[in-house]
Amino acid sequence: MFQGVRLMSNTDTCNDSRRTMELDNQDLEILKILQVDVRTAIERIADQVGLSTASVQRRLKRLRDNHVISSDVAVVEPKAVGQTMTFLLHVELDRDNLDFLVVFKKKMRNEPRVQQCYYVTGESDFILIVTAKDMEDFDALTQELFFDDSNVRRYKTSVVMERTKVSLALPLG
Amino acid sequence: MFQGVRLMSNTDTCNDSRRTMELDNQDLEILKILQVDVRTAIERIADQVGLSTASVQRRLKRLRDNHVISSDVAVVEPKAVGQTMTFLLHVELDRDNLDFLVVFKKKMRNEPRVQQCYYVTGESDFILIVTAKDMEDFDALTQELFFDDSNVRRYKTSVVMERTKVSLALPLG
DNA sequence: GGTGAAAACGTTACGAG
DNA sequence: CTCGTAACGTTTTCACC
Repeated sequence: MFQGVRLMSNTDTCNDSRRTMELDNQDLEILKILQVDVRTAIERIADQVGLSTASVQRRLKRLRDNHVISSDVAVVEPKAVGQTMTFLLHVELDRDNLDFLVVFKKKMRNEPRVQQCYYVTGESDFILIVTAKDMEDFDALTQELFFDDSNVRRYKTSVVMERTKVSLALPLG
Repeated sequence: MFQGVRLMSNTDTCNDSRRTMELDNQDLEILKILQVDVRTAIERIADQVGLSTASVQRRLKRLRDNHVISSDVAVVEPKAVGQTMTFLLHVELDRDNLDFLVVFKKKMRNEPRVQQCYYVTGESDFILIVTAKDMEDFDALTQELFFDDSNVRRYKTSVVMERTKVSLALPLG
C-alpha cells in the first residue's frame, strides 16, 4: 500500500496557488495602502489608485488567493496587555542535527512569547524576539525553552530598551 | 529662549488617550481573534465571545481609541514582491551621544528596507531586521546607512536562512 | 449590555473595450 | 483578459431599550 507523500515531478505544475504572480504598479499601490491600514475602504483605495471599486476588489481577491497578502492582523500594543518587556536572544544549538532543528523550530512556533524566530548564519543558529510580562515570566520562558530537555548549547540575552521601529511592512515599488 | 523639550511634571496627566485601560477576558478574547485575522466578521467574534455584535463593536472602538490595538495591517509575503533576502544586523554606534542616537533612529524609521529596529543592551547598540531584493540592494543599503556621513563604529551582518516564525502577535490571557 | 432599523460597505453579474 | 456600472447581499453602525 502506498503511504508516502505524493511528490511532484519537474514537469508538474505546483498547483498550490503560491506561484509567483505578476504585480503591476496598481497592485503595488494597493499593497502600500493596506500594509499601513487594512481597514481602508475599498472606495478610498479605488480613488487613490485610479480604479473602480470592483477592480480593486478583484485585485484584492487575487492578492489574497495567491498569498501575496499572507494575512491581515490587528497589531496589539504590548504594554496595553501587560507584556512590558521585550528581549532579543541569540541561541546556539548543540548539534546541527536535522531532527533537533525541526524540534526546536516547532517549539518556537508553539510558544506565544516567541514572536519571531530567525535561523541565521554566523555564530548563533537562531535569533529570537521574545516578549514577557516581567523578569519572572522571562526566566520561566528560558527555563522551558532552553533547560528542560533541550539541545541548546548556549544562549545570550539582550534586553530591548526601545522598540524603535517594529513593523512587517516591506518596500514596494 | 526656551528651546528644550517641554516635560510633564509628575502631577500632569498624560492626556494622549494612551493611559492604561482595564481589559476583561472578553476584550482579550476579541484581541486574540483579531491578532490572527482582523477581517473576522464582528458577528462571528460575537458568537465566539458570547456577546452581541453591538457590544463587540463598542469594545472594538474602545480598544482602537485607547491604542490597545495600535494598527491593522495586511502582511505581505516578501518573496511575492521581490524582497528575497532578509538580514539581521548588529550595529554599534561611535558614541552614546544623544543627538547621534536621535539621528540614527530617525534614519531607521525612514528607511523602508529596515523593517524593525531595536535599541538593546549588550555589545551592540541596535539590532536591525532588514529586507532586500538581492545582495546588490543590500550593499547599497549598508552603504547608505553606515558609510555616508554616519556615526556607526561597526556592524555585523547575519543572513537569515529561514524566517521560522515572523509575527507581531502577543500572548493574551 | 441587547435589539433592530438605517447606512455603509463589500461583492458579483453584466456588458464594453 | 481587465475594466466600469449598477444592482445585490452582507456587515457595520447607531439610536433606543
